[in-house]
Amino acid sequence: MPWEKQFDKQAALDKALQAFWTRGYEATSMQELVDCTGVNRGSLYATYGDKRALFISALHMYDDARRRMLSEFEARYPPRDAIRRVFLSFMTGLTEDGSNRGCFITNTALELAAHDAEIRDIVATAQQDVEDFFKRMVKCGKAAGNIADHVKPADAARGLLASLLGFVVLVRSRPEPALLQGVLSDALRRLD
Amino acid sequence: MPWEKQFDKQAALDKALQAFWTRGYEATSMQELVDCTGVNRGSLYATYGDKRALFISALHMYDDARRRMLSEFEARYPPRDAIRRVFLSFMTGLTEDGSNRGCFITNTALELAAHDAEIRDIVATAQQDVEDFFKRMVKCGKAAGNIADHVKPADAARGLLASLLGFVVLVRSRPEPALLQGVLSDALRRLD
DNA sequence: ATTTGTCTTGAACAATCGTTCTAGACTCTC
DNA sequence: GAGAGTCTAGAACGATTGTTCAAGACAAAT
Repeated sequence: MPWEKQFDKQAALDKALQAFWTRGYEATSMQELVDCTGVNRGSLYATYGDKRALFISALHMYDDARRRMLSEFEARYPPRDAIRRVFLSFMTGLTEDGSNRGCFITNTALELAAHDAEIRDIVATAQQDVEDFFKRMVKCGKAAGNIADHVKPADAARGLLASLLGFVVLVRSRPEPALLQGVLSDALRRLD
Repeated sequence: MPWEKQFDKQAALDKALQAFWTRGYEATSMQELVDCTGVNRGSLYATYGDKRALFISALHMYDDARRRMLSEFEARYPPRDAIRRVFLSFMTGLTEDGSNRGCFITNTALELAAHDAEIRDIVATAQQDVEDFFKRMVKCGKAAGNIADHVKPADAARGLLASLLGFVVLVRSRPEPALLQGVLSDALRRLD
């Protein structure tokens, strides 16, 4: 029974995730992944498979974190605040180190979803999941009384999803705080 | 004064645009561009410069078409309808040949804008231009009486821009007509 | 008809791509 | 300590990347 793996699989995968998130799939070479993970070429292939498989693993890791985030927001905050915090969560990466990476899933949606069925499924499921989250929050907010009665949860949820996707596009391409704040305010105005 | 160019520069550039639009910058090789334009490697370089310069030329060509489209909508249609038609214009490529390419500028926003200042400027200007278009349309619609009085043009325009960007993300990643129609209806509900 | 100068052509460039393979290093079991 | 088996290390694979170059093809000017 010889020898465990010498590197932290999760930590290495997270490093790879950061690289893919920052530069995208095509623009990130295996050499860069070897460098940034600190894991040798052979070990990378032995552990995760080829580049595409490594990317999908990273995408799943990101998606799991997203799922946990939504659960936490749903449990901790009143519905309207939970919705607002989802938007804000994509702005935090903005000030951390100056790099504007936006949402990894949305970046992937535009780069790969159109040509890769498996990736499209992951992206679509994540988007649907966010939409469902919004729908639950709107319903819940209406019950609590701080979201207007005339708002239809299903319609508002779809609209909020689109606003969120547009928001993360702007985070990556035009990260001006005033613009992002304006978009967020207008998106939430839907609930009044 | 010897010899004009033997191929149609505009036609070749349009072919290149289609390729970049479909697959993105990194995933489109010079070999593919040679094949799909029908123009020889050397001529491609002599005419447009390197790959990045060719891409930027294609981006400008697309951006000019977008600008003409907005002008036409602004001249021909009542404001609310003009706004709606901007959204719909990104759905047409959907049914034409089944390929869902979305918006070339938005695809580029996520792939390259974060790491290339010149491209970021083109993208940002285009986004600003659409926002300004929306603002004019909202103002105009309020004056005409078919957009509600309480709507603030600047805020609504930013919100519409985000909704549009989200819309085109969905066109490329989850092109279900019902979903897109729902997003569009909800975006326009802002104006009631 | 020769010259002139741009255009086209396709081979060729070095560099990098994703991937594989062969040694050697190491930890465990017997 | 010998053997077994998985891990690491880095060279090496052929293919493809973006780009350049030298030679030939062509239309206009002399």
